[in-house]
Amino acid sequence: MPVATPEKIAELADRLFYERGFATTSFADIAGALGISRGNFYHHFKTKDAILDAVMARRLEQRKLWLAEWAALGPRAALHRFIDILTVNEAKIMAHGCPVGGLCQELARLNHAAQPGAQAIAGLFIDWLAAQLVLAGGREELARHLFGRAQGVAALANITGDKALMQAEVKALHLWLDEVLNGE
Amino acid sequence: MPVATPEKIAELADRLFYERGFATTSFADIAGALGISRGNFYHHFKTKDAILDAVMARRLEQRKLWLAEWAALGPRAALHRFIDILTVNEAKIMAHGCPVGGLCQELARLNHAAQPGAQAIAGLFIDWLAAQLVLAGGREELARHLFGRAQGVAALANITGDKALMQAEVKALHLWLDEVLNGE
DNA sequence: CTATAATTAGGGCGAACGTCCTAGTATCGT
DNA sequence: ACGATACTAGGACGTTCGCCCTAATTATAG
Repeated sequence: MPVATPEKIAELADRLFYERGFATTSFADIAGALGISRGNFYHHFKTKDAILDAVMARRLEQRKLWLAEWAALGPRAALHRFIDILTVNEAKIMAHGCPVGGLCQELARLNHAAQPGAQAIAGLFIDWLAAQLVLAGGREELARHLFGRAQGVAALANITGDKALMQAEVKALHLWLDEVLNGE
Repeated sequence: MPVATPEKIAELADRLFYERGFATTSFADIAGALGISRGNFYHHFKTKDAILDAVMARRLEQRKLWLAEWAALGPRAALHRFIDILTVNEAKIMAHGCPVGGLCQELARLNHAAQPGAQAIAGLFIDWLAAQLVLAGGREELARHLFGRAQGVAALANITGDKALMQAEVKALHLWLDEVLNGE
């Protein structure tokens, strides 16, 4: 008798949406992986879009926690810690890309109503980066650049599957950050 | 009586796969958009994967043509012209992302057999960039970095939908290229 | 202990999917 | 003119999709 709370369902859906994409993950996939029936599933989430909303809300809250933790390190270390998501999630990113950028891209292609929600998660990072940059004495406009660079490294890792390349790119990003923070 | 050559079909499938994704574009979508019947369709392509193969072969050849044209400008201008794909295809990239990176990511998520083919298109660009960089007096290792940067700009444009930001990022990439080519 | 609610399982709906097939209609070499 | 080949149309297949429903089972409250 498997326990299927909405949280458990959202947690698994989060993983599957990331690994296999939203459109190509079915009710049956999630229910099957959880060991519950589709009927049970339907009791907790009426529509697939409702699951997506729950997953996005979940991701948003999780990212907020991360950002708060990192901010406690002080702005400079926080910014470096952001870059290190790429290192920490190395294997996953090489296999499935960036969860934030990937969802944005997929929802854009689907013309999905939840697209703004996905963009909001990216916006959360960008705003946080801007705030940390200001605290660290840098220009806040660099936030979007830094975010884009990280997206690029993720894409590159996913495309080439080259671990050493990914590590080199991360290193280069750290160096770049130190440069712009130290003034030139 | 619509004319449906394999080339016409591949051309339209190319566009639809880019705009809406491979998995979420159906036989019926392509046939309907072309104004032909599914039976006719099947006569030219037995399976959906066969269409994907044709689309990827088409893209590969088209990109080879582009790269050859750009190479004729001389290495330095060629590298700048590569960066300007982002400008030339601005609207499309903001709406649907990078066709190369997007396909790679989708096929990776689907664990699709054609994944290496998509990666080969990216590899074509990277190898070409490496060759042009050497000709321009730069380090060939920068090729993958430059490609990744371009991927990042495309992702950023797709996520934020900010045209001015995209233009600024492109400008920054041009400046970076001039810097690394002029030595430091 | 019992009535009410929450949870579970699983069948079934209509639609759409990729694929296959057959039957007409051009096209073309001879 | 005719037989063969290419093309086109569209129906039908089995499956899976998201979604809905009912019937059991479990938990909860009075």
